Amino acid sequence: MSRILITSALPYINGIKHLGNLVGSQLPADLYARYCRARGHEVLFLCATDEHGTPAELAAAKADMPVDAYCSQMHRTQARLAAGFGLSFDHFGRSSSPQNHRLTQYFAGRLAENGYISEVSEKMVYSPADGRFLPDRYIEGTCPNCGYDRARGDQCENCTKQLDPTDLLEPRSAISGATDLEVRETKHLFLRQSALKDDIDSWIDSKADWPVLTTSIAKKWLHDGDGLQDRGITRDLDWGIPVKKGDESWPGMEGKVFYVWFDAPIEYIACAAEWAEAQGKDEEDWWRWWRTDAGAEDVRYVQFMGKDNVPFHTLTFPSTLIGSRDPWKLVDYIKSFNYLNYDGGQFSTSQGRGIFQDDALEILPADYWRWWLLSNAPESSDSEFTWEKFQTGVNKDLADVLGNFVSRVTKFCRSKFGEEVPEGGEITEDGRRLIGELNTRLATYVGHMDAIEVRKAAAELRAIWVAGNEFLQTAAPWTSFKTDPERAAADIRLALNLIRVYAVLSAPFIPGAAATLLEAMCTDDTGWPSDMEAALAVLEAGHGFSVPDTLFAKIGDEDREGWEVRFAGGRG
RNA sequence: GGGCCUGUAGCUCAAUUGGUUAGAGCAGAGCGCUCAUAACGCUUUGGUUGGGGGUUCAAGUCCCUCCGGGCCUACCA
Repeated sequence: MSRILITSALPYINGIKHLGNLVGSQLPADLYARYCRARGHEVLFLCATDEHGTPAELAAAKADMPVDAYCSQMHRTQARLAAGFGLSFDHFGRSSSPQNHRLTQYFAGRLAENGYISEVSEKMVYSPADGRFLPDRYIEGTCPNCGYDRARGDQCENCTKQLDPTDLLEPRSAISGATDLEVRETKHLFLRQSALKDDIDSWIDSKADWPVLTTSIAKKWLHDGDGLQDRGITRDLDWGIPVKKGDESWPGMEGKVFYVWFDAPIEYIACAAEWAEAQGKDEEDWWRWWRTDAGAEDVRYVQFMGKDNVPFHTLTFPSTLIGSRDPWKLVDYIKSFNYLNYDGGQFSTSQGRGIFQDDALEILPADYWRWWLLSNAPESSDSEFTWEKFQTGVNKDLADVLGNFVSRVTKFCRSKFGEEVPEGGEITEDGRRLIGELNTRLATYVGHMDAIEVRKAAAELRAIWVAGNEFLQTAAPWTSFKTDPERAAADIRLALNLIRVYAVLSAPFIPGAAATLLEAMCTDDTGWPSDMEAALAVLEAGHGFSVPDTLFAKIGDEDREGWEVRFAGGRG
């Protein structure tokens, strides 16, 4: 048994997330967390909402709410939806927590003490009408290159030319439309990543087992052009963590806050502190997960995220931790994902395009979504959701292969032997063959799960389900029952036990159905099988069970067509 | 412009990192079974691995080139 720290990328607070967000971080993280717990490891699985920054302010303004109240409300909504999808966080925290305020200010102070913070004066665009400095992308104007009149201050979407906000002709605020923009001088703190480049570089080089997607993005930023650049970590905003040097004020930085990408990863640590407090534990209880001088040297830390988050997790956050010169635990493995597209285009929160978490749970149980999304996770490249693929995938895998297996075994037993595990006979030759195959497949499944190869693990689990149907077909207890009932009893005893084993092996993917199966088999034995013959003898002759209701109802063509129409347009 | 990823059966993906005859699922065809959610099992059709060139005893895999798709490029997160 070992100790495994798992974090999922933090969902941003400005609305309900879509399925693309879910499959890229929280869902695979939950799969791995559930698997690790099932294998008997000690797991701390953390996630939180990422609440600071301009988009949160704008979303709150749109909802006509104070930003802190908006964030509290949206946090509760996201927590409810996460629970609905069965995400088994040990704690679902908030980047706006007091713990994160303290830690973020602490890290800034340590980095300053160690010479990794510089102060830089910049000229930024200020909008008197909005009463705020405007980020580049919130300034619109006419592109000097192509004449497009809705070019953004960072880039023209029409001709893709990269711009400086001062390049724009007739610039205006994208928030209010105000045109009385001025350029003002403002001072900001920069994290001196350039001074930590060699540390980061050799650390990345030591991670030969990481996915190419992860290391290639990191190396690109490390080596491209002039190498790793310093990064601004403060902003002229109201909503955020006030800039402080530990407990002390920071002269010249009054009224400024830390940039979200500085405080958000620190919330991974602060979230452990929130967890400890919520559990009535002490500082040492979470330090043993995060401080290598307090027990975390034997922790394996795994992060899950979409590819857009990789630079911050491979460069900025490690720079923060290393630059503190404290013994904080660094990540051991980063699992990154590509994007899930929706029916020929991207999921989009801002355009309301695709399927959102609340809608998804309204039309189908979480297991349907979990299974399809995980078994089609965008690991090697972007993947695509279509209703037709979703329908056939779910119907074949869950209803036909797994659900129908459970149904045929339990109903056959009930009609021939009654609702208890039948006695008599010895394991048959067909049974021996099944046990042999399952031992092989279990080893493959475990290998893929350990390596966090999500799609391959799902394919192997499906093959394990198929093996049950093959066994029934060859053993044909409905035939042997007529001439050799003891043989039929032995085969059905094995098949009933197989249902329990399926529940245990499948639980990380489909926890709801797994719980239903265990309940139907009247057992709470969730022991991970090490030897299949032993695992398939847990339910002994005479053990009662019940025939469960249809495990997975099929998605009909009418359902699919209705959803296709309903989710075709944006939802505003 | 620069960089990274990607292109394999009608569709979605594998292929132990250069090693026998490129494999699965879905879809299609045929057969079998009748316990079961019209479910299950078996067999089977289907490939010049995007095009071209090169290295090698051997290339889906390495190199060059062309074509297509995606992502990133530092103030959206």
